[in-house]
Amino acid sequence: MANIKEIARISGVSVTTVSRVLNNHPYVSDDKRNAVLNTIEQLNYRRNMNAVHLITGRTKSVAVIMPLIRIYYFSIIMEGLAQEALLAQYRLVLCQTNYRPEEELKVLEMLRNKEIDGVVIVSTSLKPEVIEEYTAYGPIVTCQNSGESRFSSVYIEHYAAFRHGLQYLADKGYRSIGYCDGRKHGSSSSIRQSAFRDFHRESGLPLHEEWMIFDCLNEEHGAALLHRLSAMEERPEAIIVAGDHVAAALMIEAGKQGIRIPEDLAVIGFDNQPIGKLLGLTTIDNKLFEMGAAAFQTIHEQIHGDGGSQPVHRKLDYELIERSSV
Amino acid sequence: MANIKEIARISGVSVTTVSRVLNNHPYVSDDKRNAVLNTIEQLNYRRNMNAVHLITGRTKSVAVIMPLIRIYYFSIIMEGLAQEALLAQYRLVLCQTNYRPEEELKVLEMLRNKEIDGVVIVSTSLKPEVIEEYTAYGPIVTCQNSGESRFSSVYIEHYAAFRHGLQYLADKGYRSIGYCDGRKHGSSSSIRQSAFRDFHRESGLPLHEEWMIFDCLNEEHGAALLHRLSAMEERPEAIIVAGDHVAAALMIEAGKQGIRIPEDLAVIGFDNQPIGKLLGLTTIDNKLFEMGAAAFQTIHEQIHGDGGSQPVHRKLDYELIERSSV
DNA sequence: TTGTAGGCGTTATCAG
DNA sequence: CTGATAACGCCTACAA
Repeated sequence: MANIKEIARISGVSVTTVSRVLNNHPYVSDDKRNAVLNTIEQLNYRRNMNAVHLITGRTKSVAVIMPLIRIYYFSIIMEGLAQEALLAQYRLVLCQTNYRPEEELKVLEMLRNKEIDGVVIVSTSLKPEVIEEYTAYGPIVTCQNSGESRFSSVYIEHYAAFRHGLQYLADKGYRSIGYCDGRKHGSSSSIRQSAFRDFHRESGLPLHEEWMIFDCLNEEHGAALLHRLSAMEERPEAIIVAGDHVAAALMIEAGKQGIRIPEDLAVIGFDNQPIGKLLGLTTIDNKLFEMGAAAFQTIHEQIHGDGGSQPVHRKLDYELIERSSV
Repeated sequence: MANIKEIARISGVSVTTVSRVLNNHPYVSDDKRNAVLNTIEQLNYRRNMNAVHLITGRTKSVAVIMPLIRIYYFSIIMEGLAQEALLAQYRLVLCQTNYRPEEELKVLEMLRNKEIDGVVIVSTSLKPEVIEEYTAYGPIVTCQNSGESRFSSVYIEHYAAFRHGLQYLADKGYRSIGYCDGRKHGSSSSIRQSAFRDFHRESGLPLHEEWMIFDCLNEEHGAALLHRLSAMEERPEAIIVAGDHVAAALMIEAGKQGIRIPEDLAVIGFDNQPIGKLLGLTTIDNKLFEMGAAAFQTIHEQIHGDGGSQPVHRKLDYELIERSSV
C-alpha cells in the first residue's frame, strides 16, 4: 500500500506538501498540488485514517447506546441521530446493549480508548455517577433528564407529559383511569409511576393497584391487556398506555371483542406511531426524531467546543395529539 | 495521558512486556505481570486503540449501509447484525444513506481508508460492478442475491417467495390478484414485478396493469390503497402486498369500510410483522433477523479467513405463515 | 511557499 | 522469559 512518503517521492515534493494537499491547506503552488494530485490518482492512493486518528486524537465518530434497535421508540431516535451525523460527516457506532450494564460500560470505555469522540446514551441501566466518571474523556449526552449532572441531556419531561395525558382524560370526564407500561423498573417508567400516583393523590380520583399494569412491551401484550381489563370486576373507563403499538393492539383486540373505543374504554398512547394514527389513537408525541437530531447536535457542539464547555440540558416539547380514542 | 512507555518505566520493565500483559500473551513472569497490572491500575491507564488500529491494520468494526433505520424491514436486520456483532465483540457503524449512492460510496471508501474491516450492504443503489471494485480492500456482504459477483451475499429468493405467495392465492381459488409494492424501481421490487408477470403469463390468470400499484411505503399509503381498490370498476379478489405494515393498514381500513377480509378481499403480506400477526394477516416471513445475523457471521468469517477466501452466497429459507386473511 | 525532523502509542521482530 | 528497536502512516512545529 502506498503511503504519503511514496506519494511525496514520486511527485518530487516533501511529505508536508502532500499532507497539505490532502488537507486542503493553503500555501501550495498549483504546480506541486497538481503533481501530487496526479500521483495520488495514479497510485490510487487513500489516506490511512487510523494514522490520522492516532495523531489528531479524534475519529469523527460517535457511539450510540440503545437497548434494542427494532423498538419504534429507539429506531426513530436513531434516525434523527443518523440524519444529523450524515450532515456533519460523522460516523455513528450503534451499540445495541440489550439493557446490559456491562455492555454499556464497554462503550464508555471506548471513549477512554479514543475510539470515539463522544457517546449518546438513549436509555441506560447505568447510574449517573458511573456516567459522570467518563465525562473526563469526552462529551456524553443522554436522552433522559439527568438533572444537574456533569453530562448533557436532551429530553422531554416524561412526568409532565404523563400528567398532561391524565389530566386530559380527567377533563374529558373519565373518573377511573388505568395505566400500562413496559418494563416496570425502567427509569422513565418510574417517573410515569410517580406521575400516576401523584395525579391520583392530588385529583382525588380512585386508584386501584390492579389498574397499574406492567411488562407490556409488544403487540401481543397489548392484546392480552384488553383481556385482562375485560376480566376485571371493576374496569377503568380509560387507560393510558406507554407505547402506541401496545395501545393499537389493545384497540384492535377491543374491536374484535365488541368493546367500543372510547365509549366503553378510552385510550391514550405515547410516541405517535403510524399505526396509532391509522386507528385514530389519541397520543402524546414525544418528538423522537427531533430528540435524536438534537442529541447529535449537542454532542457535536460539545466536541467542537473548546473542551471546557459546560453540560447542556435541553428540554424538548411534547405534543398531545387529539384523535378519536378519547 | 499515560502511555505504554510510562507504564513500562514505572513498572521497571520494557514496553514489550507491557504490551504482552495488555494482550494476554504468555511468557511473562507473574512478578512483572503484577507489577505492570498494578501501575496500570494506579495510573488508570487505557490503551489508545487508534495506535492499535494503525499497527494491526484492523479496527474490529464493520459498517452497515441501509437507507432508513426506522423501516421495520431494516431495523430487524440491524438487530440481527447487532446481536452477532455483540457476540463477536465487533463495532457496527450504521450508515443511513437515504438511498443516496454518493453516501454509499463514501462508506465503501472507508474500507479503503482502513476505518472499517468490512461492509454489510442491506440495500443499495450501487451497481454490482462498483461494489466489486472495493472487494480488493476488504470483505463485502450484501443482503440481496448478487448472483456470481465477487462479493458475498445472504439472501432469500424474492422471486420464489413472491411466486409462492401468488400460487398460494391461486390454489385457494382466487382468480384475480393485485400487487402492491414500495419503490417501483428498487431492486427487489423489480424482481417481484417479474415474478408477478411471469406468474400471470404461466398461469393464464388475467393481469390488469391497474392492479400493480407502487409507492406504498407506509400505513397511510396502505389505507389509501384500499380506497383505490374500492374505486376500481373491476377489483381483484386478492392482493399481495410487500410489507405487512401496509397490508395491515389496508385491513384496518377495510374493516372501517365494511369490506370483509378475506371474503371480499384476500390479503397476503411480507415480513411477518407483529401488527400483522395481531390482525391475522397471512404473510411470508423472510427471516429478517436471521438474515442480519447470517450477514454478520459471513463477514466475520471473511475477515478472519486468510484473505483469499472466496465469496459466499448463502440462501436463506422464507416461510409462508398461514393465518386468516386468505 | 517548501522541507526536515520529531512524535502520536502501539505491536512486531529478533536477538539475547 | 525479556528487551531494544524498528515499523505503522500521518501531522505539524520549526526552520529555511
